[in-house]
Amino acid sequence: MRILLVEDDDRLVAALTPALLRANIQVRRVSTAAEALTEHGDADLILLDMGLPDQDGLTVCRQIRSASSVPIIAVTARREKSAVVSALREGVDDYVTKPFSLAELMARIDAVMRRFGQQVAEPISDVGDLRIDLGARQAYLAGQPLTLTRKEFDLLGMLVQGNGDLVTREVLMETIWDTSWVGASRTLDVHVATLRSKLGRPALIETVRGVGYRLADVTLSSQN
Amino acid sequence: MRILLVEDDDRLVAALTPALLRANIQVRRVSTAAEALTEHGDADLILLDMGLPDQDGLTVCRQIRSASSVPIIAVTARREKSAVVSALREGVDDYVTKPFSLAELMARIDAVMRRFGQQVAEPISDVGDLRIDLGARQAYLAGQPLTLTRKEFDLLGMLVQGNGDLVTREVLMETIWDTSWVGASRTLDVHVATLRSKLGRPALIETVRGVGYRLADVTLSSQN
DNA sequence: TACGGACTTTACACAACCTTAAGTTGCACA
DNA sequence: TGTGCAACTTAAGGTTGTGTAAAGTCCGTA
Repeated sequence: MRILLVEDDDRLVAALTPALLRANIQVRRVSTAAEALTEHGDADLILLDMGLPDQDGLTVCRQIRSASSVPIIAVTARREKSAVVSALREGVDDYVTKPFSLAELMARIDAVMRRFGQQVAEPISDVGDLRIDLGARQAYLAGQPLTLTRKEFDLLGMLVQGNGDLVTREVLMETIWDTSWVGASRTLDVHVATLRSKLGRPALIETVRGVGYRLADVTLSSQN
Repeated sequence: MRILLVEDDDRLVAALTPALLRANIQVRRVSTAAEALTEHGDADLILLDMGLPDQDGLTVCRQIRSASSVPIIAVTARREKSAVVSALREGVDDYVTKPFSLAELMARIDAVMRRFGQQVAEPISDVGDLRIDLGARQAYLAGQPLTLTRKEFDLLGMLVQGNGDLVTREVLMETIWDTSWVGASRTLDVHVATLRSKLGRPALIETVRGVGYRLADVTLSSQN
């Protein structure tokens, strides 16, 4: 699948691109609204920065919509809540607010593509009687929906995507907290603790001392 | 697979190269940023020292990224935590902090290459009824998961990667303990002992008196 | 402006882990 | 078959990492 990245912030683009490529998504990047309007032809999804220097995001949005129904995810600065409402009116399908985590963006891309009948990746994972819907950012325990906060879900999502493999504290800090300051605070531990208690089955998240965490190998232990 | 080593420290290169070659990885080494930019053409992965004398690591990184999406692992000194964050933004896929163990580096190379859909080596090794999953940092004995500590798993991992070949005490001390002070303490012996007892089959780890250890050739002995 | 929820920080206890030390065993060579 | 050296064993500290409660901060909402 192909994404058109309309974004003038080089650093953001640089942060996003590898992750998208990794998810088997082709990326074409343009920095201006003018280019966006001519280049969106063969994209499956557009990630559109609403704060472009050369033109108002809403206008760009409207113009794209008049030519095509390609899904659009808007990227907005924290303040512009009102802009988001207008954007949704103009046919934007979803939006993310800066700063956002990679996990969040991927989840939203997944969700939007699913809505449009395409699929980026298998969005639902089951681990024992725990079901995680990465697209909807919703987890279920024995059929009952869980109310997880953003960080809690990010954390669970990372562990689920790790698929039983170890996920290091370092990686978790980098992807969820955007910092490599590991060991300086107990933040991660605290979130692991709350997540464990919400999941009801603390042993599901295994601690690998000095390294990180991983989901317990339920398939094995449950069969014995 | 081919790795471009961009590193000016001869001793580090000398320490790394044999291990990489052993893992069936071709190594090309350059010492300057300038060379890195012209030579990265056919590399499958770049190991990039961020503290090169001739140019800022971040800049090099950005320049490589602008030309190619080849995976990059940054090598940084302990202090430069903030540089790491910037580096990740510039599209670095992972990083290691000096000093690092060989085991750590190999794990990260594996992880990155796996993310990019390539595989360095089969991450799961079987030795008799012992299964070692280097990615998950998990070992199984007759299907049952073992709980190994960090040093124990590092040790087992080194021996497994040695593939039945002798692994010297010196190499073990250097890669797992980051010291070449061999013979000064019995630490290694103690860990070998606990590992042997956890593995249940002490003879699996053979002592080569005065030199080191190696995994017993189970394929032979188990068939008799 | 006050409230509430999400998130982070702090401080401390505890458990896991690692290392050291010292005595014992066992191999290799004369 | 004794001697010396290397490796093994065991248990006792010492160190480090993690869990957790509680207080604090931030931010959005009413």
